[in-house]
Amino acid sequence: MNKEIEKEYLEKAEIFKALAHPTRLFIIHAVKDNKMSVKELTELVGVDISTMSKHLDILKKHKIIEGEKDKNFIYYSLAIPCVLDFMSCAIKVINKR
Amino acid sequence: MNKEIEKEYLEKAEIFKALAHPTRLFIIHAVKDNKMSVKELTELVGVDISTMSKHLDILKKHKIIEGEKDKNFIYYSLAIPCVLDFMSCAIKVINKR
DNA sequence: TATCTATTTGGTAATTTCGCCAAATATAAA
DNA sequence: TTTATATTTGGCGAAATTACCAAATAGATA
Repeated sequence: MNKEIEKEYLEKAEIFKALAHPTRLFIIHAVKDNKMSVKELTELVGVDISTMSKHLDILKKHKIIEGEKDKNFIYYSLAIPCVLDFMSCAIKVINKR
Repeated sequence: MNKEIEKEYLEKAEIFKALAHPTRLFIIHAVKDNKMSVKELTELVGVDISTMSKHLDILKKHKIIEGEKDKNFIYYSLAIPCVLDFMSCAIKVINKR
């Protein structure tokens, strides 16, 4: 695998890594139709707020979600809906057998 | 997040974890139209064959690829084509901006 | 049977990821 | 300005991931 190809797959893998955590997948579902703040998500998941902040940062850095500031709050929403399509497809195919 | 929901997202995250490595993404592209053996893939990637074997095992365990035995060889092929659709969609959305 | 060849398994060191705590920022409200 | 609330950052220990080497297995061929 040459450097160029290697870099291409490294970048793609970054996206999957960003998605490869239960809390982050929960976030994606939670914000798919409602915008939600860090605090709200923290309470839903039941984790330290600093932990939640870091998960959100990972998703935001990869442009999987986007945040919008309003007063003291930052409201997050889903930027890549096709993640949801893939999840339902994958689950379907994998469980069929 | 209650136990049931937690378990659901844990399982989904497992799929993304299985995909979250450049070599494993390379494998997926390599076997999408040609069946390939462990040795062939090893040479393409340039990694130790035991490393390749373990990557293939991870993908196989999650039913993302499937292996078919022929003589001494095991030929792998892609079991979930929708991974490819997701990748092109995600890249497109993420790079547009 | 003995000998290749392909693949897997076990072990280990290096690196990365994760979650909490404590402290720092940022902004709003009193 | 002081106080309160929301979010982020730094740091640390625990757990998970990864790549290689060496050895084991499995099966084909001579």
